[in-house]
Amino acid sequence: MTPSERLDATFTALADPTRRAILARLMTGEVSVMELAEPFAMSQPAISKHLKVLERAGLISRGRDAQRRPCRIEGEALAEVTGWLDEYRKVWEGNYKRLDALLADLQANQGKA
Amino acid sequence: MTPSERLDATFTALADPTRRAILARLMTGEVSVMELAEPFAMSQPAISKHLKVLERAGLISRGRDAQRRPCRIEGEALAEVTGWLDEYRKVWEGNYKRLDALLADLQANQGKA
DNA sequence: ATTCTATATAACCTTTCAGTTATAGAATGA
DNA sequence: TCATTCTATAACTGAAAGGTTATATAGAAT
Repeated sequence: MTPSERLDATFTALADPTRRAILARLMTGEVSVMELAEPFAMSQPAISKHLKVLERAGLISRGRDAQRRPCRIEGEALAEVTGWLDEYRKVWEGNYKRLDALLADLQANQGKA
Repeated sequence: MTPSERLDATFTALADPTRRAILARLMTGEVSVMELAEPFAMSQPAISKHLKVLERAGLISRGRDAQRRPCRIEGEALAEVTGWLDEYRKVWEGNYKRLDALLADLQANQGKA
């Protein structure tokens, strides 16, 4: 996967509320598929599909415990999107500061031009 | 829109390489629709649709300059997703540190158990 | 061996998405 | 007014997303 494809996969994975809820659940530690499916009004295969999307994005990984395939959160993918977002945040915060300075300037000189 | 719906909209908007490229272009300042469309092998209506998705997510806003509708980046939406991501990063970095400590501990006591 | 549990896969359906072309509308300029 | 430029909308298409049920597979337990 190219970096762009990785961002596609990660943002796509995060764009669904069920998948974000799954990640929230996994913050408490490893959870099996059945346990993950339980709180949702959704079939087990649906959850398995969501897990596949999350795994493809590198947001989770799976282990093996007898028949169970416990899921755990994987942070690298989040680090990548966070890095991407930081670029934009820098620019925006930069603009914000420039705007701030402009407004302060206007206020300081009000009526004088 | 609920907070969850806002996250849906923002992550969905960021999940497309064309839209990310548009945002990258907008980092240099305001750009009109035609100017935005130019580098892409894509029709103008396609770009207008992408802009609508970005606008709906609050990632850009539009102005008015004669017939032109210049786009500019809007940072609030990014701030929201960044905040969301930070929660997960905290947990992951926490796990990472715990794992680190565990490994250090194992190494310090190697062969002694 | 058989059966039970946990998970994955297949086949299908419906809705959404990303693109197209053609056209409409809004502001400018001759 | 009429033509030109910039942008938006409508109607369509093909592909992908998100769900379903039914079934297959892997491992455990009886």
